[in-house]
Amino acid sequence: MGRGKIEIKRIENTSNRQVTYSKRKNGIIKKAKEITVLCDANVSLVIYGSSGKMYEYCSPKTNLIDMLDRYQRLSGNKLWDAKHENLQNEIDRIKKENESMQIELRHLKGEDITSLNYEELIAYEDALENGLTNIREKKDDIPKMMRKHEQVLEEENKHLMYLVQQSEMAAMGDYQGHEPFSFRVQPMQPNLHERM
Amino acid sequence: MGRGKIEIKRIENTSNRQVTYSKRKNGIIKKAKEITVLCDANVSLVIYGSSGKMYEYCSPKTNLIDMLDRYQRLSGNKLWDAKHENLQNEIDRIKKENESMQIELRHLKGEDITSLNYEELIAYEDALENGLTNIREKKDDIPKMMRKHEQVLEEENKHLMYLVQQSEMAAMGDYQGHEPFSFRVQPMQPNLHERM
DNA sequence: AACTATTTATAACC
DNA sequence: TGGTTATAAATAGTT
Repeated sequence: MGRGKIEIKRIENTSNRQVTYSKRKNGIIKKAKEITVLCDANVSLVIYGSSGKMYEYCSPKTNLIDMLDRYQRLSGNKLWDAKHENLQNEIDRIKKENESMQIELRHLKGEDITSLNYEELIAYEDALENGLTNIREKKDDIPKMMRKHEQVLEEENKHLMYLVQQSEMAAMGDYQGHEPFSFRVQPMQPNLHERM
Repeated sequence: MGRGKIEIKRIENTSNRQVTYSKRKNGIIKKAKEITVLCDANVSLVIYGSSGKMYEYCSPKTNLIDMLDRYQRLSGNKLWDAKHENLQNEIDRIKKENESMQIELRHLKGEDITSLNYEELIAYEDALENGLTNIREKKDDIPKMMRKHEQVLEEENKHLMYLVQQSEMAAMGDYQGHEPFSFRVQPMQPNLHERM
């Protein structure tokens, strides 16, 4: 498409070749961008010429890595090597671990238990009973501790009130008319409710 | 370039979009091939549309891996490492998930519960009670089912013994000297113990 | 999938 | 390189 028709074969004149390369490269990149927008396709395009300079285009939604990942999956060609296989293996291993924990959690919650045999059911029962015992023990501890804490606070309060009264009496002469100080020193349990 | 000018924006009509995709994809691939021949450039082109089908073109002299290698060297973008990082991130994510499940499992077993507050303890208690109820229900079902199974087997056995006796009596004339056939037809419950 | 009126890309030239 | 223009190619809308 130009002033004259050309055969599709290597352009021998170097500078002509360079010019054509530059122009056509831009053309391809433009087309690539257009098809991504028009057809929401994904395109990854890497071009380099004899100059060594390289141009890359990749559709906005993805990136080269995702494109190539997809390429690997669809084509079966392996692009990444053993290093990544190792990582992938680790992921698989952890995912399996994950899954078995998920199953155990579900079992402990009494879900999906139709496949369990008698021994397994007994084991879960024991585990649950055990857990329940421990949890209840801890739970019952809390009111006791709170009571203790309360007592300590009450003691402290009494002591503080006493001190306040003392100082009020001592100050009786120079300053009067305020409310009893003890009114402001209310017992407080800051943040205690938050841990309950 | 066609009967009418079009804006470069997503073609909303699905079948139009498909057709345009197909035509333009071929166009781009053609152009890619041309530039490699005309300018002896190297092109890697991966393209896929919403259909999921993928087309790949790579200039003859090279292959995708070499292209990418070169890409990494020239652009400084490290695909391998980026991929590596992605995998590592995924590993980290799954490990975190893993850890939280481990904690939950430990909590359900009544371990490491000192940091739990009252509400959390109650929630676990409820979950455990619930699980226990479900497990026990299931557990209690099993003896009933076994009993049923046993009954069926016993019935079957009786019937089989009867049949055997019948055939023995019929054969009494032509063949003697073997042990009573009933001896070999013992009641069996294959594999039942395995599910117990 | 084929056709064709147009638009677009670009070869040759400056 | 960068711009212009005549022409080849690509393709949007249609059948």
